[in-house]
Amino acid sequence: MARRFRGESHHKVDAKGRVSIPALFRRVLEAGDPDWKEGLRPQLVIVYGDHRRKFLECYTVEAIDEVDAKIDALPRGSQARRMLERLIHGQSFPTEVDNDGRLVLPQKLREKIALDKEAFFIASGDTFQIWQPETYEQEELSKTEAWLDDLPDDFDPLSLLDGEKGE
Amino acid sequence: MARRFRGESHHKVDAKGRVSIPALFRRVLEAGDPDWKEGLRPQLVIVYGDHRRKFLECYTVEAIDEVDAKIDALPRGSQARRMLERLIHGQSFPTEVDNDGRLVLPQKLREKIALDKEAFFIASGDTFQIWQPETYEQEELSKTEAWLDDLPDDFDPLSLLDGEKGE
DNA sequence: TTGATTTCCATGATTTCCCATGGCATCCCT
DNA sequence: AGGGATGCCATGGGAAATCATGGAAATCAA
Repeated sequence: MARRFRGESHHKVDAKGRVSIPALFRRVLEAGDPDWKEGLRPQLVIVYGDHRRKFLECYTVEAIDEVDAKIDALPRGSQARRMLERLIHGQSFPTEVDNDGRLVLPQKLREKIALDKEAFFIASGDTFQIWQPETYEQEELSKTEAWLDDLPDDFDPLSLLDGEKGE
Repeated sequence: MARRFRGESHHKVDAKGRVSIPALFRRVLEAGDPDWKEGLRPQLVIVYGDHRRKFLECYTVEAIDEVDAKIDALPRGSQARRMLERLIHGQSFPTEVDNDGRLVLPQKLREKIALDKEAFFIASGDTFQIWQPETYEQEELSKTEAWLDDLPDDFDPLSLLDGEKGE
């Protein structure tokens, strides 16, 4: 129920790298942390990935556990596994929501996505992403626009649900 | 679920071979040492392996116990067992985190991976690795790059996880 | 003794913790 | 329906604790 992130919003980032997490997202993080109880701080994992990734992806504990389990299932020593261990275990940052409902993004992460005074949050299934607002507009919105433009005016995106996979 | 190492970072190595361990890794080492209590020094095992291995792999007590148990389960006198005993029991170095959160790497280990003034730490499942920064970039990063470059531009490495649909 | 460890202390830079504010939205009472 | 009272939310600031690092003193080894 509270299991999926939904919505988008903008928040200030202060000099210490603190950002409020959208209140609704907090509820999902709490629900997605098996150890969380009222009064505790929900844990989460921020995956920042390699240099070409321009946003931070935030996982609930449950979501990252699922990913970890899948990595563990890959053959030890395989290229795919090594790759993923590097991306998911190495290029990530475990943290928690502070008592004021905020996240602290270390300098390194802020620099990586060129985050300055403002951050854009957007839900994405069982994770949510943090973008530098302009980057999001340029990279993502325009991509979506372009994609939609190629389709008939009356195209209903929901039709993708039935049958073949979109890319 | 056992606590996992996560993240990557660089640290100075001084003339005596002392290196700070990333604070988050320290927490995992503490949690992974059954005998550890507040005020004590978490134990760990550094496996350096044969000459072709260019990094040091660090195990929590629990993680190395697991490996040892598996080795013990192999037929006594088998080739596999002898090899593993040599690599894991022989070519390894048990040590502990000092009171300032540092590790002391003996000359021999530093030389083995050509460690000089700086070390690169990266999490990898339930162990973490210590690299000489340049070696890491050349040996590992470039491999990753080459691999990613062979894939479609918009390829998401996470798709490797889904042989089937989980959840 | 001499070089190498190991222990202990020092310090600047973060990072964390705790408290404070103003803005909304909701609840509630009469 | 009016008008607090209440409570959550987003944000900011200062104090306190932690971290990474360097160096000196103490201990060891042979």
